[in-house]
Amino acid sequence: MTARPAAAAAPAAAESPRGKAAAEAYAVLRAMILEGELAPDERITIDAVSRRLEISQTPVREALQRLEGDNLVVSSPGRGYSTTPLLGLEELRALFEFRLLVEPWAARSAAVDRLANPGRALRAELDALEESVGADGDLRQLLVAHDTRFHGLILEAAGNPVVRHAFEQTHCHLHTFRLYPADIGGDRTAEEHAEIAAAIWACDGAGAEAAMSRHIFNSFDRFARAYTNDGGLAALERSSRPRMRVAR
Amino acid sequence: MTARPAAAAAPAAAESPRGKAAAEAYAVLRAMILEGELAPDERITIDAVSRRLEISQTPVREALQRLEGDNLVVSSPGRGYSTTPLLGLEELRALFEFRLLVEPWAARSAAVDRLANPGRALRAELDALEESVGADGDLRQLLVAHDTRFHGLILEAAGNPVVRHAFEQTHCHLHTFRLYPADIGGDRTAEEHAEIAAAIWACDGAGAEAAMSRHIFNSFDRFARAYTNDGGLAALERSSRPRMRVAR
DNA sequence: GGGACAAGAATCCTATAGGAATTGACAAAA
DNA sequence: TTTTGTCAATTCCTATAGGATTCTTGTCCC
Repeated sequence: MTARPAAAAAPAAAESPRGKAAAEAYAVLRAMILEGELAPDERITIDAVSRRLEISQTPVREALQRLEGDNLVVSSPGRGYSTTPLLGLEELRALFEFRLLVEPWAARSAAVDRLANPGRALRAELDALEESVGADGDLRQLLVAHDTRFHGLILEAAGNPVVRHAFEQTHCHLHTFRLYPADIGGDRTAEEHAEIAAAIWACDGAGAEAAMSRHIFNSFDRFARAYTNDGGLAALERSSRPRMRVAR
Repeated sequence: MTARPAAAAAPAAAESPRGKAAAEAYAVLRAMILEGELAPDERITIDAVSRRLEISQTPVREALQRLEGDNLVVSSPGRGYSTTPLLGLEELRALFEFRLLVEPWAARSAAVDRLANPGRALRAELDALEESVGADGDLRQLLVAHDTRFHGLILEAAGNPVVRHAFEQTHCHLHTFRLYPADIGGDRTAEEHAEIAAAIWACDGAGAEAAMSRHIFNSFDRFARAYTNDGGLAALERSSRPRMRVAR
């Protein structure tokens, strides 16, 4: 398993410019968590990462602290770092309730503002998704990347950096993706995204708000149904066997 | 200036237990920013802090990275750390728009939930404020502390940790306090708080939501009025002369 | 056979040193 | 008078070492 090329980042061999080691460790660890190479609730040893990246322990510590600020790892003082555990049903409820507070408002704001209207970018994003589906690559990862970009475009167009930052801090797509690696209702998701994009493109504020609300309701319904049926057990089973150690 | 006792934290002389230096540096720096000893947009040199606290530079770096995650300092790579600059009118608008999204919902949720109803705690908080007003101490700081606790109680009672965390990350009270150190409408604030507390205590969800919305509207109106009249100039003038260096 | 204690190993956290880059000033030329 | 080039000082970032704490493993006793 250690010999796997791990297409995450560069091998980091003959480059040690000033002020870059910490950023590299941050990028690599973040990518590893996003790609699922680091299972939820898995220990992260500092010197293992430092040996793997061939850098010292100090930049690794800095990267882990930044990741802790992003709620991607947790640190028990004196016991080291671990990736954040999986979300339970209650936390999933809380996450979607927050999205229900923020995103319908963002959709309405984006639709009302005619200069910053993201309708064209949303349409391009949907076309790109339809084109890339059926090609090579992991379908789940494709869907999550599309979902992140789609909702990120709407939040960006809403024009409120505070709301956007708060939304990004939750990493809702990442958490739901870690919970349910299976494709859940990808077709329905695309349809609902198309409805939202159409309402925004038509500058229909009320329609965009309603479409986004419906989308979040339905999305939570899909996730919760999968969780209570078999998702919870499957996630538990997966978390019991770590998929890949970080090094050695 | 260096001889001022600085009642922020312990002198940190004869204590160096494992795993505490970083936490101490974090607490001291955070308190200094909250108390205004560090002006907005002021440079923070690492070794100055390390000499002042008589610890090494490594825990100071860790504390600064945590503060960066809290949006209290910003770091230019290769150029060091600074406290976050003052908010402009546009950012103040964004901040209050976010509060308008979150807090009325929180007030309604807190009022509807009869078990977690914070009415008694809110009443106690208001009584404590009325009692401490007129006593010694800084009035501004007293008001900000009360405001933070009051809104924090409501967010806590809403029972959504995601929303609560997102709200706390904005540090809205801290930023507005840094913008306007003068007491602005303290009496009106207390009155509006009393209305919110009464509605929540009566389990009146719609009333609590409306009262909170009015409160945020009025609060933004007060701040914006002060900003456009003289606050902006006063804040600019203050930021041009640093109030106190961190050491030496 | 099961449980408890102890020793060893592993790991984390802090301290210190050194290299590299940026900032500011001063002088010279256009 | 303005601009530019060089130099020095300060400061940041990384690397390495050591002390303190926790986890694991082996052995002994009940």
